[in-house]
Amino acid sequence: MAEEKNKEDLILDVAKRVIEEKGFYNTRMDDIAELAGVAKGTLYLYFKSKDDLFTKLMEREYNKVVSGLVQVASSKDDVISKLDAVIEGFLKYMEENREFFLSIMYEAPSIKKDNLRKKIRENNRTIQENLGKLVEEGVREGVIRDDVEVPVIVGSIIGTVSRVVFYAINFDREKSLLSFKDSIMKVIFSGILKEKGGLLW
Amino acid sequence: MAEEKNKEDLILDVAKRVIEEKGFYNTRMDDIAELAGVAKGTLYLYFKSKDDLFTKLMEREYNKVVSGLVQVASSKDDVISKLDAVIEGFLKYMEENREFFLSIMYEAPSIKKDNLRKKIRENNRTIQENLGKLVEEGVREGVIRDDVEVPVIVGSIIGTVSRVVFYAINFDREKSLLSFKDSIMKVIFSGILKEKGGLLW
Amino acid sequence: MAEEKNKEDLILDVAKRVIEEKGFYNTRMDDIAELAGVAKGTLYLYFKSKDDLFTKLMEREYNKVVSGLVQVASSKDDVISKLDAVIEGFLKYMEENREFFLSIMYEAPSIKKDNLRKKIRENNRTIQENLGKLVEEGVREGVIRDDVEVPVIVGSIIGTVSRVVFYAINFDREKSLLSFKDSIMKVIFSGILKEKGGLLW
Amino acid sequence: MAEEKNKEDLILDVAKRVIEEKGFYNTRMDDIAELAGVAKGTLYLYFKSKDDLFTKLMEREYNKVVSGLVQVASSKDDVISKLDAVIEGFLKYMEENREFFLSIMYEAPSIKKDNLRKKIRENNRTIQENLGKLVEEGVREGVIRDDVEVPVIVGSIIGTVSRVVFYAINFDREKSLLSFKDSIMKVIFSGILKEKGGLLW
DNA sequence: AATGAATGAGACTTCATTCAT
DNA sequence: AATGAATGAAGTCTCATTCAT
Repeated sequence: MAEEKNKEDLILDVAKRVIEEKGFYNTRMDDIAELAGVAKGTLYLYFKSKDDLFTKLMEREYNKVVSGLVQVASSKDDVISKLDAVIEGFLKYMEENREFFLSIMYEAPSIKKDNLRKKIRENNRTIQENLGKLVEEGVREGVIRDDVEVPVIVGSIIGTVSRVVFYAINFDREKSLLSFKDSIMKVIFSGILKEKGGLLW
Repeated sequence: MAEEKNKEDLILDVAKRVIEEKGFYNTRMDDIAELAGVAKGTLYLYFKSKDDLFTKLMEREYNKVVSGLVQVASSKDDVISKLDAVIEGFLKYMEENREFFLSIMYEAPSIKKDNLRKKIRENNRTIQENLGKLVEEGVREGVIRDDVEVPVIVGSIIGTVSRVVFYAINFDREKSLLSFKDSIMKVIFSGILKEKGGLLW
Repeated sequence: MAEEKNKEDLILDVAKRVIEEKGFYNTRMDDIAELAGVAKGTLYLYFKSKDDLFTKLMEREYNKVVSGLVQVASSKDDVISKLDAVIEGFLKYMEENREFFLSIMYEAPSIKKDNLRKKIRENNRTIQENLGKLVEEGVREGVIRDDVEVPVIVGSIIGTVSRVVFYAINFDREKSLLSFKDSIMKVIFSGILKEKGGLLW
Repeated sequence: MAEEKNKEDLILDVAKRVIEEKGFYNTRMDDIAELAGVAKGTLYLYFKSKDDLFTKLMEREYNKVVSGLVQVASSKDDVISKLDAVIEGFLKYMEENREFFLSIMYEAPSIKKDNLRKKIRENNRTIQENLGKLVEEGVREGVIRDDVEVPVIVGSIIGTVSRVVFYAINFDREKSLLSFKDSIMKVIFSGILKEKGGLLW
């Protein structure tokens, strides 16, 4: 099975693992080649450069998250359920990708090479906008508060989740991220919903 | 006046500016020297190594934020006012330090060198803990909700603010961060306070 | 043939030649790379650092001398013949390695890096001890004088040879070292043997 | 008293001490200035360059030894007594100057800078020649053997003493050098004298 | 005479990329 | 397609020397 996987994906998988361990800037092409069990030169058969490899990795991972979130969201009918599903999906992805996600989310934006940088910014924007649209829908439907800017609501969602993940990674590695899910939901929804009387949150 | 400033501080100021522009990993000693208008060797009169320079910079900046926040918090009587002051102080510091703060907060943790890494983690923990204590106080006083873990509440505060800052830096550079203050407050406090009926938020 | 030689040995050979010419402290990695006809980076494929390269060179050269001397000594039966063979072997090695040997013997001990320093001292001790054992054997057999400390006898052997080599290198480069062999033998043996009446020396 | 000493000599004294500790190549102008209690710039008031300082130091130390040896030699009548006095004087100087002497004797010749190198070689030659003259005198008088070249005899004297000193410094620091004096004498004189029947040695 | 902050050439080392096999 | 030895630009750091005070 694993053998079936094409080599490009294998290399990206390995790169991801190395980045998780060493961070973006400390990941060497050597490290990737060694862990992938291929020669350094081989990397260049599949990727034009380190930058290209990293860019493709970004793209793949973002797509994985985003398409996953889009899917779980579209399987629900109302905005609240969609948001709930998105946050849960986000945490699940995080659970499996911990350090890596923080790397691409925060370390990566400061990367020098323009291509990579642009791609990452683009991806970040995609997430921001997708979530933004969902929020706007909620505002139109009257379930999400309309007295604050949409980016602040999106910020509350992404920020709270990210920071709790950051906390868990750095200061409480034992705990499962999902164990925080309910609390995170409570806090986020209390913060962004319009009607708060006698509801779930 | 500016001339009076000691050279160590001048170099740190310059380093901060360069980091803001290029990110941690792309900042060269050469860059700092050039912008500071001194020779490369001069940097090594004031700092033992690049690592040392960066570590000292972290320390200075964290101290600046933390001591500022501690001060504004202690000037208030109740927890709500303290939190309000802390968030406002945080945004104000951000307003002036935009990229840099995100760099030290998120890019920096993935740094290789142990000294620097340890220092940053330590500082992050200090912030987490200080805010945690404030939150616990609020819980004891009955103003902050007690049905979720403290780190989630802290995460909501730091995360929301950070992500809105991140948004503003990356996608809406024109807007003042402080213009988001009221909205951020509304969302955060709605999310974390116990009594939500008929209050400020 | 020369082409067959592995690159590590090639680099060490070159390093040795450069050291002979410039001395330990003035030998740059650049010099070695250039003379070896490889890029600077290549040196680091074979040696972890300059220190490592130098240490390995020491080791190789010492082993060459010591194993050579051990071999010629063991091919003889009596102590006198062994010493004779050792001194001749020593001079022959010197003949081919002139400056280099003095470098590793005397300049090297003052080297800063601990690894290298330790290795050199160790090697020096090995020579001292091996020769010491031979001398002790001679003392037991009654051919070497027993009224002076062994280190003084060893010192006479190594010292006389070394200093004549030093003299030849510095003040009389035309002359073959081996042309001094008989004289050196006469002086050393007259100095250290027990019975001096009517003998060879 | 110490105050009376001119600063040039003070600096040279300090330089000598630092060289003993760190070796030639690891002695920094900084080290000398600090230990001498003067500013770095001050060194350059008294010496044109590091090279100049080292050269002057060589000169002073060589003169000290040589003039000392010349003096003790001239106070004796016969060649044997002169040699005896010279060797004893040599060991006494060594006793007080251990590492330093080996530094200037063996590490120093490989120094790059031409001025310094030339000076050291010159000094070495002076010693070689002075001792050579004494030996020639002994040969003419019939007390020193005439069947070997003079440099070999000189080599035996300088070499044996130097190597025993080297041994003592590196492998037996506890012992006084002078305690080896008699043994050294015995071995050297047995090696170089013409008549060995029933003499002192 | 004395200072010591500042300089900058030059050394070591890393690592993305190439290319002959 | 695959290899991995080789490359060399670019980075960090050292230290003899200078010069304004």
